[in-house]
This record gives sequence, C-alpha cells and structure tokens, in this order.
Amino acid sequence: MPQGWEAIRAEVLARIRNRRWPPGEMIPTEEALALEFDCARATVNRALRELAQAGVLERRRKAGTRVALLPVRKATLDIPVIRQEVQARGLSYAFRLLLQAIGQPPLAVAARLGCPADTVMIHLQTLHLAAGRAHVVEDRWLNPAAVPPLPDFAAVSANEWLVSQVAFASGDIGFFAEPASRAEAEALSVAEGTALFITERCTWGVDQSITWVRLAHAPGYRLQTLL
Amino acid sequence: MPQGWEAIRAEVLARIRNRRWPPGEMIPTEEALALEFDCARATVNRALRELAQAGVLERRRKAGTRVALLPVRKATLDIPVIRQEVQARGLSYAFRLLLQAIGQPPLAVAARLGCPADTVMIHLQTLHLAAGRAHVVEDRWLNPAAVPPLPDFAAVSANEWLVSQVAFASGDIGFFAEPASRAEAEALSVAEGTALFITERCTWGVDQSITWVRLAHAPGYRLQTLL
DNA sequence: GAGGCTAATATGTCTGCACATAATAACTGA
DNA sequence: TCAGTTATTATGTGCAGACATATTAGCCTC
Repeated sequence: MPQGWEAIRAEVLARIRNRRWPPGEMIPTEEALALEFDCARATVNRALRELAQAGVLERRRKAGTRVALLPVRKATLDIPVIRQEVQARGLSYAFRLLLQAIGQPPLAVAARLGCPADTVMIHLQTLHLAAGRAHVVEDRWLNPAAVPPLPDFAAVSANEWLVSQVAFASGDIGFFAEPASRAEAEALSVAEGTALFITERCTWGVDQSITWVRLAHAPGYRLQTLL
Repeated sequence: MPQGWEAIRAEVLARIRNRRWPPGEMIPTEEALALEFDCARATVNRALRELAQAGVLERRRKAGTRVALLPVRKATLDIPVIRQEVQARGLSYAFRLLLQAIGQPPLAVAARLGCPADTVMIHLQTLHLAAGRAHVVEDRWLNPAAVPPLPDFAAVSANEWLVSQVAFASGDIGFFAEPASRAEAEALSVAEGTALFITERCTWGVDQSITWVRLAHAPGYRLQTLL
C-alpha cells in the first residue's frame, strides 16, 4: 500500500507503464483512489496533478482523468548563467569583452524585440572562455531605457549582470543550427561555415523590451537533459 | 489583497521583480505571509512551492525561503510526435521508410544504450516530410526484446508507434549542431556539410534499453519556447 | 576554541471537511 | 426532434489543525 503522495504518483505511473491503465483509458476518480490507497483525496489530487503537469495524464473537470493518448513528453531545460555552466563542468571560466558600442540594432533585432527601428541601443560582444578555450560568442543588444546604470562590462559579464540585476516579465528562447559567420568563426577559432549551435533569446519588461542576445556555441557543445 | 494561490504567487513575484525583496534576500515565513494575505498557510505554501519549482525562490527547511541569487531560468520544451508538430503548423505530413534492417548497432550507440556491443537490433531510417518537403531524417536503433510484435513501419512511423505503444522508465535527450553527413545531405536534399540541428534521444525500460534515435532537422528548423 | 548533543523552527506533508467551477448528462417544453 | 435549461458530478481550491523532517543555533563539555 503506497503512502505519501510520491508513492501514489509512483504507483499510478507504474499502472500506466504496465498498461493496467492503457493510453486513452479513464482512470478511477480521486475519491475512489483515495479509498483504495486509504488516504485523503487531497493527497491523490497532489499526485495526479503532478502527473498531469508532466503530460502523462489529462484531466478535465467533471469528465475525469484519462491516460494521455500520445504523451507529449515535456523536457525541462535549465538555462544557467554561462559562468555557472562552465564551472559546473569543473572548468575554469573567463570572458573577454570584444565590443561595446552604441547604435541602432539590425532591423531583424528591432522587429523581434518589437521596438522602433531607430531605437538607440547598446551593442555588446563578449567571448566566453572555458578552460582558456573559446566556448561561446555572445552578441547582445540592450535597451538602455530598461536597465539601471551600466557597470563596467569588462569586469562583469553582461550575461551575468543582467540576470541578477534586471527582472523580466516575459521572454522566449530558440535553438537552431547555423554556419559560422566570419566574425563568429574568428572569435571561436574555427573555419567559416562550421556548424554552430545557436541560442537566441529575447526578454521584455512589463512595457518595454530589455534585450536580445544570440549565443554561438563552439563545436562540440551539447544541450542535454533528462526526460 | 490577493486571494487564491495564483494571486499570491503573482504578488510575491511582483515583490521580487520590483526589488522589494531583492535577490538573495530572505522573505517572510509562510506563517507570516498567511497572516498578511489573510489565508491558510497551505495556500501560501502552494504559491511559494510553485515559485521554487520555477527557480525563482530557494527553500530549505528551517532555513526559510530566499529569493534566488542567480535565478536559474527553466524552460519547458514539448517533445511532440513529429506528425503532430508538422500538422500543428498547418502543414501536411507524410513519411517514407528509407531502410529497415537487422544488425548490430555502431559501438557508440550500443555504449550509449548500455547494452552489449553484439546485441542484434532493428535499424530504421525514416524521412519525415512537411508539405511535401524533407523535414527530418530519423535514424533509429530499436531493441526487439523491449517491444511488442512490430507493425509495418511503412504504414506507421516508428516515431509515433513507439510513443503510443512502448512505455519507458527513463530517458535523456540532447541537442547539438553538426554538419550533414553524406546520407543526411542526400535525404534532405542539401549540400554535404550543411549545418544541421540534431536531436538525439535514448530511452530505457525498467531493466533494458529500448531505443536510440537521432533526428537530423532540415535547415531552418528552430526549437522555440517561452521562458 | 573544537566537537558533539539538544532544542527550536520553517518548511513538507497529510487529513477531513467545505465550497467553487466547469462540463457533462438528464430533463423539459415547444 | 431539438434546443435550452437544470441537475449532477469530478476536479480545483481553500481552511484549520496536526505531525514529520531537515537544519540551524545554541549550549555544554572537554
């Protein structure tokens, strides 16, 4: 007899996995399960809620709970600060500010951030090093109106400063592959056109855009997570 | 005065965002917040638990709750069946079975799955089409001992059949960029060496490996999610 | 001081109950 | 028969209280 909501979650998951409750099937009500497991309905609710959040169950009021037909697996990615990511692998971290300038961003960037094309922004390029070798090139456009007075970006990386200093309301992130541009190739010491893993991120405050950033990872980089 | 755990979550988040509770700071105890918000401690608990799960708060028994110093952003990716992903974009879906064979997998694949190098597995290669154009090349090794009798993979894509027919206990997924191999280039109708976005996935049952799969996405593919 | 025991405390979980909410099922009348 | 209304029902949320558990802070001994 399972006890505790985690045990109940495990038991329910086991019944799904061994097909006692096959995909698409309705499972008993919370009340019935509470009776079977001899616990409060709230406990069953907690367990089933977690499974629904993981995409294993589908729940609807009144209709009840069913095993998901095509379980949409959900993977959770951690998006750490680059320094943490490098140091977590036991490598030493360093960075070099390649460029700090002021100007109008490319149209694509302004459009993506949803701000006027003639907005003047801060342009930063930073090279992040892991164990002394080029790891990531960061290309960033930053809306000066959205952030507090700037620090010295040669002393603190924009990547890290923003995360700890500027709260954002919403954002999105995309991953794709692209051949290395000439500048990226040079910064990463690879041949132009090399396949690079790119991360592109936009963040917005409540009523204004904050920053757009593109991270070009050195070959061999792999974004990995458990299912 | 907020009411309901979602309102409390929003209020707490607002206080963090506007720096009334700055990063690293301890926030009041659940009991104190329950008093302030005039609700039960369980309600506050629910709100804070969700924020902790999102990486915004760090909680430890007895020590209390503090605002995360470097909020590890967590992004949740949906890993849908390819057919669903294509159709969700309003494109027609089709697939072609390129290869079905039996043999020993490459050493790297066997090692990654953690099974003996001489295990005989099923090798499948499938081309997935979106709106009639090459979208993804799927290269899969499947452990026949782990799955029920096989269907006709020319009629049902392995990608979809597995998800709905075979339960797995654990798995991992990785993303990276790689130049197109000759075979991939041919299947996707691109030049050899083109930068491709690769998804690689392993899944295991309770006591045996199930499958290893590598998806090579056509140029332009972008894995996107909200933060 | 250093090391180890003890008490205090914030969070984690559970219970039993209540009411809210959404969605289906049953019923009703034209 | 069908549209519209009402009743039913499973989940969603809330409350108050209790005990469990992990950790810290303080104390005590050496």
